Amino acid sequence: MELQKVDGRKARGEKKRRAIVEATLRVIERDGVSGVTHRSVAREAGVPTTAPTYYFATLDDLLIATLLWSAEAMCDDVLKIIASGTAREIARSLATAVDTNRGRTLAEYELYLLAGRRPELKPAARRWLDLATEVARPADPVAFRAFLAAIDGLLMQGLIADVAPNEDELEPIVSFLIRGRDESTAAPREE
Amino acid sequence: MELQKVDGRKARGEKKRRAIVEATLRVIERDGVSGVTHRSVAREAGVPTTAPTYYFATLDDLLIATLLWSAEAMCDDVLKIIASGTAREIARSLATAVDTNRGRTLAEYELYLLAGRRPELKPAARRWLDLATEVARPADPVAFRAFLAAIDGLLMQGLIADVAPNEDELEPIVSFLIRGRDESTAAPREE
DNA sequence: CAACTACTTGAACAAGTGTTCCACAAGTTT
DNA sequence: AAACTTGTGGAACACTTGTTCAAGTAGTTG
Repeated sequence: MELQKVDGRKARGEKKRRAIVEATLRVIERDGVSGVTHRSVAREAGVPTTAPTYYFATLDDLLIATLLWSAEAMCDDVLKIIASGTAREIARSLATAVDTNRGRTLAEYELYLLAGRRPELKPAARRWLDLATEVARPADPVAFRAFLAAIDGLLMQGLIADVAPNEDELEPIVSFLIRGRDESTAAPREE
Repeated sequence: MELQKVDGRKARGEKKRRAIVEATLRVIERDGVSGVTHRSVAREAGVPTTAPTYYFATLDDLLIATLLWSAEAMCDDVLKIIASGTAREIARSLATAVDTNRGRTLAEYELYLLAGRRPELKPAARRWLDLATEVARPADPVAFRAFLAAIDGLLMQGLIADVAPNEDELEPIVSFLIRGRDESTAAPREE
């Protein structure tokens, strides 16, 4: 049981595997899921055409691995903001998501839609919702669900706007949505 | 200027053109945008492979035509409900959209995402939002934008839920969202 | 009937696809 | 050093793709 000494080949293999996944995510951000092919990914990652096939049995597996990994990474970012953020902080994050991180946000919603057709992706797509609900322990579950739904809507609508909405534009909307949140938790229960 | 007599050939042509568009929409509902090829559409429509190419210069044109047409059709349905519906009616429509009309709703959101990458589709994707705002003449624009955003979010999240949310589950959320609407318009301004 | 236009359709092409195969290099163990 | 496992990567295969082409039919007009 020597946990110290790992096979150098496997170590490099895992590294390359991750590099391929990261390259795939970049391709998705740039060209969408439909732009993902063994060859486009290999080119992006700077590896031979057969490398993706070696590490992932099928193209679908590569896609799924990428989206699971992407969702995981996204979760952390989102949660911090939602759980403890003020309306302005949330609005700023949303504005960034549809502007600077536009490609990434688009990719994220391609996951949603893909999950709509592939049940095995559903848990990953739903993860941030479940976590958010768990972390926030909302006093008013109905208002909180409305809030979470509106976040998705604001992001999607921000993606198809002629000019992406900015922080100042989003702030009042976010304020409206979390209106009930802090009021209701004025006397927080410690259980 | 004989507007009466139309070329019988052109008439049939237009009919076939529309049949191809409808077949394309069915393919999107079933297999997603990525499932759309000249051949799959032709098979679905029961026409030879070259028919789609004859009527649409390129596959992209076919896709765009289909999505424009789909968005148009969707608009009418949605508007009636939003503008004059009660919370329960809206909740019922949403529940239907993620259950019975699941495929159609998925297709609609693929338009959204496609519009995110193809500016020429943005107006079509945004159409229902603009129309809804115009028709509703909301007293509280902020609350209304939150409401519209939440609709998108509820639909998308409904698509990735393990079991699609039903009418009763959605009703309180919709109620929460339109809470301010009717109160604010108690004294409607006629200008 | 002849000229013209609009539509029809099968064959074919080049390009790109996912995937397999296999000879080989490199690292690990005995 | 021999046997093994793991990773590498070029060549190739069968297949699907978007699109073109040319020969054809049918409807319209003069």
